[in-house]
Amino acid sequence: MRFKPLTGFRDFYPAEMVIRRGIEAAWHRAAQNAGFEEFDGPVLESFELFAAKSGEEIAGQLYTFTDKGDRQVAMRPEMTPTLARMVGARANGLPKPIKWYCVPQFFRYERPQRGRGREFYQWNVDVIGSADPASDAEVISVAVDALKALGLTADDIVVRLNDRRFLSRMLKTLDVDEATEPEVLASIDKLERDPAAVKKLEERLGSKRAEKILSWCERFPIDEADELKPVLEACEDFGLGAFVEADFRIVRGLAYYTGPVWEIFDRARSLRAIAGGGRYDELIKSLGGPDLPAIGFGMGDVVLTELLRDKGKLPEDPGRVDVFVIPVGDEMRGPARRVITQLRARSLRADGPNAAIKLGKALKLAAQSGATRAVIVGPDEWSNTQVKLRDLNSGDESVVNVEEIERS
RNA sequence: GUGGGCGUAGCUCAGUUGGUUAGAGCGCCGGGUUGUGGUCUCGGAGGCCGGGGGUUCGAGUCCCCUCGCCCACCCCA
Repeated sequence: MRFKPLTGFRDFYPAEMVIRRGIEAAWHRAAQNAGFEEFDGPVLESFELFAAKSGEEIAGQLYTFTDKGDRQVAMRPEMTPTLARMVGARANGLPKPIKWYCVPQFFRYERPQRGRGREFYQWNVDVIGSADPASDAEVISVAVDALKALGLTADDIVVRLNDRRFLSRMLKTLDVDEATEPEVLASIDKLERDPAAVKKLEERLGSKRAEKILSWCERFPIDEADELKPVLEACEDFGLGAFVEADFRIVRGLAYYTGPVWEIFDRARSLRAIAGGGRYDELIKSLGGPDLPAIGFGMGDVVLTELLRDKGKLPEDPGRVDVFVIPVGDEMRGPARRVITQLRARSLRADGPNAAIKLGKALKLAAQSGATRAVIVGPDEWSNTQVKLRDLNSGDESVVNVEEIERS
């Protein structure tokens, strides 16, 4: 074959599509269960919309081109600017808090590796217009709900929670000034991956202060963390006690977070973060929207699929059809088509061979189709306007009217 | 952008010190006679051995270049 998908882009054959849809179904269900409404926006936006928020580094990872109207456009790499734009346009008319979610496809020109391509689907859940810590906990619970629905437990995953205000305040107690704070935060963020991060902290702050920070990372100073308490409390109420752990190493980039921040990891830490989010009270205004507090998270399909595969918990194939309808002899092919039509009209997934084949062969196809039952349309039964219903697992057969065939 | 690993059938891989017509398993297609499948059995299709150049009587195998893929770093909205 001459053509392959572009680097970092994926073909979804039916087997992969089953997985993706299974994950997406869990996302939709969890969000809707918590009263979130689905929205979406354009895949293509003006380049400036994204450039405004992001630095140069990020602009370099944008898929951009000039369209035929000479406009600089970009494929969306994230949802927040679009969300801010949409909320901004109707802010006065929307009841608060705004609880919205979406499952958009994103595009980022990056070097592909395990858990990361150049295109992916990401579940985004946001609450706009609530400053209450209960809302922070609620979005965490929505994220965990979806993962639980996919079969993951507190033995598999952990929500690591921190707070940007707490981080800043603790660093101030060490006399870390505002200018050096970003650097220090970046080092804390890297402590787990980069052995050099410790050294960097020591060089920047001296071994005494660095040690203090490392001790907080080792054992979270929960007694001093007033900023986190309301969120942790609400998490308990949402039944997240086994999932959530305060963790001083969670920083979440350097961007725009203003309060609680959190990431979900697999307990074994064999993968990058499954999800991440936090509070960003200033961002919407800075993007030209209304001055509303906001929180949200993103959960991508790529890492999650890897984890589910590792755990043997990939969504199961529901099969192509419910029943497979088989004519016995050529003269029964017409009646078989009518049976199929009746079944489909009643929303049973039904299929049959559109070819003259023998019964044995047709049953082989039935087994392959994923159907749990076969309907055999033979002259003997059809003369009484009946058919034979065969359970393909047990082999049990019974003669029934077509109307009696139910969804199993 | 930096570093490492790997390219043989749709998939997972074998292929001897360089030696005839490049193999296996799975998958796919077809047979194994009458209205009963999955197992089994027999057969079949499917390869520019990633591409180009070189060494050699002879290259999947050795050398060089190139392309592609994977992994880690960077970054992670």
